[in-house]
Amino acid sequence: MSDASGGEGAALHVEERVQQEIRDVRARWRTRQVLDAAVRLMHDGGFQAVSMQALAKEANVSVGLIYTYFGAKEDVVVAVVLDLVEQIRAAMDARMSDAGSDPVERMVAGFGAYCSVMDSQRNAGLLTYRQSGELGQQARYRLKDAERTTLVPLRDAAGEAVAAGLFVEGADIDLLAFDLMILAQTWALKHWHFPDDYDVHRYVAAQSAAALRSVLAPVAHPRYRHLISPSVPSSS
Amino acid sequence: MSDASGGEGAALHVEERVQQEIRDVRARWRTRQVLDAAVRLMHDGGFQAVSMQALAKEANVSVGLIYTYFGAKEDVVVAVVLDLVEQIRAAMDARMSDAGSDPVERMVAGFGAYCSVMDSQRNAGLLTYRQSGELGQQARYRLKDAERTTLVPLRDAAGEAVAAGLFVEGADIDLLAFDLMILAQTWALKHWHFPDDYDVHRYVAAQSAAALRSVLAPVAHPRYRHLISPSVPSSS
Amino acid sequence: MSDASGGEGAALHVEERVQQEIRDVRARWRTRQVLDAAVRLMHDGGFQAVSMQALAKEANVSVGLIYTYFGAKEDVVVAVVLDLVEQIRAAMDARMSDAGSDPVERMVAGFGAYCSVMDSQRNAGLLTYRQSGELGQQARYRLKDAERTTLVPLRDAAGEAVAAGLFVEGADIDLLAFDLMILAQTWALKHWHFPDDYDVHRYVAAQSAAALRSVLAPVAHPRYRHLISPSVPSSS
Amino acid sequence: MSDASGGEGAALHVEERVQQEIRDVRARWRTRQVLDAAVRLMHDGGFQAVSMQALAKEANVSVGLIYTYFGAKEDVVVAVVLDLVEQIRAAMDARMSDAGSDPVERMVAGFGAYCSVMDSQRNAGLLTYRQSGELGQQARYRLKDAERTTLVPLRDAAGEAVAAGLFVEGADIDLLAFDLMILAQTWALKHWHFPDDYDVHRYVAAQSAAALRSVLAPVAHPRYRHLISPSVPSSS
DNA sequence: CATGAATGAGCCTTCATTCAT
DNA sequence: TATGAATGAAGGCTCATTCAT
Repeated sequence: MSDASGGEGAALHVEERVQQEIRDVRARWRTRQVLDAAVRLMHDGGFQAVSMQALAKEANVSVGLIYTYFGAKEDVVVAVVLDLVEQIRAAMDARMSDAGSDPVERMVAGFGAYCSVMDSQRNAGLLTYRQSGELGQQARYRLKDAERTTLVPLRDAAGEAVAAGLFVEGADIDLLAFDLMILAQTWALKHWHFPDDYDVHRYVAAQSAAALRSVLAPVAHPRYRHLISPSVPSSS
Repeated sequence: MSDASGGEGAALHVEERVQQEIRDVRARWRTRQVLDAAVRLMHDGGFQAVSMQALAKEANVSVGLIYTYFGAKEDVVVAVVLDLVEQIRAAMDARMSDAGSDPVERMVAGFGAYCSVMDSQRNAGLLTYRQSGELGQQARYRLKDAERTTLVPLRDAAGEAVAAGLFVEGADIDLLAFDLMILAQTWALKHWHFPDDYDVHRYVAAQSAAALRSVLAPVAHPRYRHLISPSVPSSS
Repeated sequence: MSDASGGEGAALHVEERVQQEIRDVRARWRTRQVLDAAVRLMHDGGFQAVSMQALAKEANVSVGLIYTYFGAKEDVVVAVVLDLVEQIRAAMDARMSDAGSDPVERMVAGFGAYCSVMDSQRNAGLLTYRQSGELGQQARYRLKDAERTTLVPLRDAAGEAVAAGLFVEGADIDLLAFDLMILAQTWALKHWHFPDDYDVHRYVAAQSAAALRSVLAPVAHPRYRHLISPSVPSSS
Repeated sequence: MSDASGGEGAALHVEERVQQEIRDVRARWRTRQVLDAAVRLMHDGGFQAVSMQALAKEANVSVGLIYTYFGAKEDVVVAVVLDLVEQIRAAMDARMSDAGSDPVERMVAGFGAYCSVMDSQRNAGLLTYRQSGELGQQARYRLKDAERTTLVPLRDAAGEAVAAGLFVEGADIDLLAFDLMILAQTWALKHWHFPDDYDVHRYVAAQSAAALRSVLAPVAHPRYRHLISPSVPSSS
């Protein structure tokens, strides 16, 4: 475009790309700073209990900067939830791959991963439930769509199990996947219902066993005894 | 002001009692006015989206009056939730009595009742989830206690079922009752996950069947075929 | 409406009316408080230079109260201008009546009244010019309409003068009325163009004379010599 | 970087001058860029409605650069107005020269030029009125001085007309020039008072005629019939 | 010269709560 | 009891200005 020598043009081009990259990195860093601060502050009280001023302070940035990276408070909420969903998706992917090819094992691994993330990100988990009402229609739709994507891996595994004849005929795999998702999210919301020594692992084991007993074909029972029999102790 | 005459002492006494009764009735009436208005307004946006001014207007009372009957906004939230819990308790009582003496039937009836109330009181139902974070510790404990009471009828019925040998050995009835409660509440929160033609009755049938298949002893299966077989249609 | 004795009903009715009247009086008092404070503060700097906090302080009321009587900041601006227009209208009415039936005298009296109000309400006068751009379309239309009403008395008097054959044939009375309005408003905005000893009366005399010389029919000149001849001193 | 060679001293000197010139040109170009953008953005809403960020974007420069060429936002406003005044002065100069030596013709030409510029630069014209209040004392004085300079050509022409015996004795030429200036500015501010088909040319003709009728000596009437008689149509 | 990320004071507005009537 | 005018702290958001690169 300029009549400068090729070398210079290329140099400029490179510099521009570098600048762009720097901007990108910084943007990601800032975004994470804010998101992490948000999760930390949401510990007690929903998001509307967190003022942008407080968020800025916790994130060690100025109020104005948050508005540079997120357009409005609502967008921060949405970003937090989408971030959580992404973590869930990643954790499920990883653990389900590790679980090998057995669809039932994979499904249980996915559920376990879901619960683990919810356990470590309780604050963020609450958001999905608490804030949805305060958001605009659009934001609500985005969150719903995101939630739906966390359903897919579980349903897929369940579908494979059905195809492999491991589930009883007529098992409602959509409902199964839905219930598993709900129960995973529930851990973050309602763990106080359980005794203090009840941890997420016992929860996963107990819920997995209950769910499998509901859908596992009789012939498959022996094969998954380790998943359904480990006597889940009464909680109280 | 009154034309009371003679037997002044007695008359006054009577009048006092009458006055007292009037006060009580009025208080209940006012309380209900406010509570109903609150539920109506909470329809879109959590409770913090409803100002006391708006609440007063919707309830056709003055702002000050709300503060006479409820000490603070928080107390209104608590009252709304407690009111919902009371409705749930009443509905479960009624439907479980109607269901006769069979513990399994009673449990399913209780679950159905829970879901029905949540279906008709979606707004209030959301409150339990949405607002809990914004309340003080004390209020939170009161709500948790209240929620726990809705668990009792389900667990009792489940306990009877175990005693009657209707459930598989080692069935975790605490977890069962917990899950039923969660799934009932879930209907209010997440019904948008289901197709439009999916109503609360299908939901109750499908979830009941899934739950029973998980815990019902093999010998009891034939007896409750109507509850577990009604082909639960795939949702979507 | 109630079955109480007529006396009581009437008493209540009266009390209600009294309450209503008290409210009205208070509202007017508050409104004036705020309006006056607004005019005072607008002295230097347009309206957007006045914060609602500062306005509240100057008016000795709370910020919230302003929002009770005016819905938004914009409404305060509009009210200030409408108030000014009302004062202009009233002053013109009064002075034009006093001026008798001669249309030319009436027109000049109206112009003088307009200038007098603008002189005593310079701050408010500036508003019309300064703020219009910051307002919403609707508000802008309301202000324009209001301004147009101040034109009417001048044009009417001019019309009568034409009918009485006092003006030259083909005099553009619309333009005349417009120019008089503009020049009246101009006094508030641009009086700094004139020497310090130039006051509003000299301004009125000079502008009236100039305007009349432009439109007065030759035959009418002698009759209005006192209005057109008083040697308008050069404003160095 | 440069391939300059030999005569190093001289070359550098030349280069320096060239550099300086480049800097100047760039500075003027940048300044104009910003000023034009400012006028464009001020179209709706005063200047305070335009943020420096928006201005930078519209001008295709960075925010910082604006602060390099103008010290503060206020200075941009001042520059815009001074720029407008300069345009007015230039247009008046040009058109008054074209008008020949007749002082009356020159005055009317000057007024027409003033109006034309105000017509094409309505946005900037509003600034003079709208923003003055928001500026510091100093800036205000600078603007007032600038405005006064636009008065001079009109007053000079009027003075010549008096000297030539074209105006009635005792005509207040200061007031005449003042009124012409005001009425020219008024076109930008209040043209909405006129019918849609009323354009700036009709406005100039009508106002010129009215003004001349006020000051023209009877003997001069025939000579300027084309300026005062062209029946000014009633506007409405 | 030029950039634009970053700052933070300050703005308009809302709303829980009080209190004189 | 009941009212609703009044308060004022606090919240979300903007934008003039600075400064490291």
